[in-house]
Amino acid sequence: MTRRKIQIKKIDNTTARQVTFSKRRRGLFKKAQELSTLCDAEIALVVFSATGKLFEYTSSSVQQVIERHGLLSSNYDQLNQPSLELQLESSTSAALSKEIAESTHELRKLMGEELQELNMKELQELEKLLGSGLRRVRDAKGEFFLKEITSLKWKGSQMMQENKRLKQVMMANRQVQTLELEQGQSSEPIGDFIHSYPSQDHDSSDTSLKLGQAFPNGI
Amino acid sequence: MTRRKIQIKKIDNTTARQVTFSKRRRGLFKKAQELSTLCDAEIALVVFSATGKLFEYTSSSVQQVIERHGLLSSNYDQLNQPSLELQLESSTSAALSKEIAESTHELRKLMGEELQELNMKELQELEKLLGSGLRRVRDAKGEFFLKEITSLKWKGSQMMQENKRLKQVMMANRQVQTLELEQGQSSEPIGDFIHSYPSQDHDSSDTSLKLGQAFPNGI
DNA sequence: AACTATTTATAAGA
DNA sequence: TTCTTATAAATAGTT
Repeated sequence: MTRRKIQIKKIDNTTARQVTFSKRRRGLFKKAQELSTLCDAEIALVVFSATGKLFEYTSSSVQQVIERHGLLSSNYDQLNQPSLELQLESSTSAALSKEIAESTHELRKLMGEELQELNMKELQELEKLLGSGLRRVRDAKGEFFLKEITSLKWKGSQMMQENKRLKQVMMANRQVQTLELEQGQSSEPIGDFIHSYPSQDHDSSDTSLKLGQAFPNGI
Repeated sequence: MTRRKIQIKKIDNTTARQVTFSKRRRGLFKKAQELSTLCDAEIALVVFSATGKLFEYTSSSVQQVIERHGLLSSNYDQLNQPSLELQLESSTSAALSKEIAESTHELRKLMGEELQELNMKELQELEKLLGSGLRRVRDAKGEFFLKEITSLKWKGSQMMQENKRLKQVMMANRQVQTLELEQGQSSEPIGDFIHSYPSQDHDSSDTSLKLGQAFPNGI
């Protein structure tokens, strides 16, 4: 807004749009960093250009998190570069350009959803920490995993019970066998096979925990 | 800046800092929205004040995601309000204020980490979609859940095998029993009990899948 | 919350 | 891209 005032609507001319994007992006990031410094605010700013290039700013404490993860930060710079494909975009065929544009669009959509999920989770976390009762918003991905885990645990306890029943039947069989063959001792203890498989108690989740401790790192 | 140029460092005076925060925050959000509109860029901007209040801007396509989730968006406005605790902060005791401040600080740290996780995931997603080979960065949370699921599946298959062994021993017992009592027929079919539990095949994961289909919604 | 003197940001042009 | 510059916009200090 200087040699003339402009309307805030999409700039038609591609070149002019890219120039404006560069200038204004720099201005925006500068303002973000100033606000963060002046007012001790936590800021995260993510910008995708129309060509799918990523730019981001996060205030200091967030950057410290990056630095703490040495391994991550080493990949960070590389990742922050545009992909080779994007760097070469101007020299590719129209078909490939179109393909890349579609990928980019798909990606931006995906990220929008991810960002939204994150925001919801953050709000949920905020409410939890500050003691408010609003917890209805769910993290869809977390819910999916939890469902899977719950389902697997349920299946596990079912099998545990089946094992228990099988062993009871086996014990009964042995007793019947013993009775039929030797005519006596209904209270006789069990045998080698049973000793190699500890008996189950009523709390299947507790048993599941023990199994978990036996394999703390999964696979 | 205007009546005078200022240094970009934290403003000491609390009141002045809050006023500046308000003014500059508005300016920053306006600039973000202008950049998004003018240059067709995707923008996500999240700002936390020093008191833990949340402000955010996300460009149009992201907002569409919000609106698509009708249930989420209805809670959204409520969640976007500061917590009752924060609204009342000025009238609370010094001790409670301190407690809230600590919660807020903890939260902001947490969110910094979450934001970083998200950024890493986004970058990973970007690289995946555009075909680059950089996939070393992992989503810690997703990995945790996957580990849990893998571990549970492993435990499940272990129990499945135990069941199988138990049944084999039972069948053997029955055959021994039958032989001892009646002296014959080793190929006799099994019985009521076995029929109520389908026999296991070698592919325990396949069996696990069947169980999953029996309880598609978990609990 | 409003005002306004200045500083900053930036659109158009080179 | 980068620089220049005329002008619009943002905002620090004040009321």
